[in-house]
Amino acid sequence: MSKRYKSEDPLLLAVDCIIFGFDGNRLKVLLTQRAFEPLKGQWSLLGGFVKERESVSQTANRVLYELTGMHHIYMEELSCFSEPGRDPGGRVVSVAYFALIRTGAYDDLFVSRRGCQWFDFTELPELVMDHNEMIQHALQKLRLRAASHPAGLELLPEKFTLSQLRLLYENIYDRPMDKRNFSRKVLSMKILHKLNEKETANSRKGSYLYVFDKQGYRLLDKDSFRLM
Amino acid sequence: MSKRYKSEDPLLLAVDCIIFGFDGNRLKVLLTQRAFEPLKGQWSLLGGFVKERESVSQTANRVLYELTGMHHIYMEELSCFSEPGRDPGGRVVSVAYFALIRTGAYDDLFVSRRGCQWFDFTELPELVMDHNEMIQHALQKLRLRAASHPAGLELLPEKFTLSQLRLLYENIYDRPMDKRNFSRKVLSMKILHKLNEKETANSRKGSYLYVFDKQGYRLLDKDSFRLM
DNA sequence: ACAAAAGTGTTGTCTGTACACCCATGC
DNA sequence: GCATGGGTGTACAGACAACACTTTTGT
Repeated sequence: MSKRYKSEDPLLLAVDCIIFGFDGNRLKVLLTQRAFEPLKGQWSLLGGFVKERESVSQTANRVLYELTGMHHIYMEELSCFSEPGRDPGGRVVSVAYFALIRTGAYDDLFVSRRGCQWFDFTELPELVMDHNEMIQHALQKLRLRAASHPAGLELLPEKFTLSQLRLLYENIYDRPMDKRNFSRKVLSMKILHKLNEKETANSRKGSYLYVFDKQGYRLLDKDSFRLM
Repeated sequence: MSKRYKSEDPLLLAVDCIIFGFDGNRLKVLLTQRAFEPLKGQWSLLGGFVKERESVSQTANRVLYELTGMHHIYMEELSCFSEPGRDPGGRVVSVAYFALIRTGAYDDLFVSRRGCQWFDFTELPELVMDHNEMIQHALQKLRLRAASHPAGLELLPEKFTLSQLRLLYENIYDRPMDKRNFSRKVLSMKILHKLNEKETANSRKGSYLYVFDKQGYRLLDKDSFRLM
């Protein structure tokens, strides 16, 4: 493992993923029941160990791929959790990652495997080790990101209504937002493209669907982007 | 090391510190010449390995204490650098930390030890491994932090003038700032206390010294704090 | 008297926020 | 015809950016 640094202390490095999803109504977190000892059967984030020939982000991608079959999931490193003794199974430092995925198409797939389940993030169970703390950090980071990026677009389906987007932001920030002001602000950024299609599932009148405008996003001045 | 996870791959975990300082004129980074093989003698960030019974932040604090004799240095985790092969000495994942310290009193101490030296952050030498990249990340993070915290106060001496504070921010953001607007904004936050003392080193007229007002800072609404 | 940095106010523009009514449709 | 969510505009307040002259004092 180490050619030179023979007198140093080796340890195991793991990745734990806080996976956020949005079911159109509430912000959710995907949890699993640990499949191995110690703490087998308890609720836990999804994770895995970093292998010899793998970067930490590759580990995170692998863990998510093994679970969801999806590549190219949006992911971001949060921070290390490294208290000695945090893992009863040994000296393990864990790097927390947060990930944003579109639910819906994949929902069944998840739930059918390994006891995975979506939890409303206001009603989380007790998790193993420091995983509850990781989720709190992740929520802070999600708020930061959503303020300066159109984070909704990673959580929503390809076509979505402004109400859905607003509802998502209300969930993330846990406060109501004025729909007129919200629409005006989002639309003024010119990163959405209005379709000639309406979503009629939630209202009699029907509301217009939008898609993310990648071109408009590229032209946007990222530094002055501030949605919240 | 590991009681349970016997089939996983162990590795070494290290911490590298990006140490920012401000000499009253330019923003600086502290570098050292590596004292051991491999890459001995080349310019490098200050770092150390995480020990068996140590959290990552404890390692960062230890590294800084061994070098500076200072405790309670402001520090923040940046991110992991984990490409396999990044360190020719073995499989080492490094956690980058950035730290803000007051130069001046400690300057001589640093420089006299182990070939440490302050570098203007616009004139950095070629560093070992991915350390140049770490510094670029650190600068981004410093800008983020300075926008939402009075970051100057960790880099400046206890008593300072508004010109010094503004000069620091101009360095961090690499752009000129209007002194009237800057003063008004900083003073409106009520986190500075004006002294009846003047600093006359830099001007004939002399400029008032200020100290950080901890009380005012506690009362401040942190969410609406936005200096940049 | 002059050079060098300190200190100080006003104005116009922009951004954010609060707020209420009509519209289209399915039942 | 009525209930439901969708869509739209205005007005006020606060924040921000641009801008220039006077003060102090060491030489």
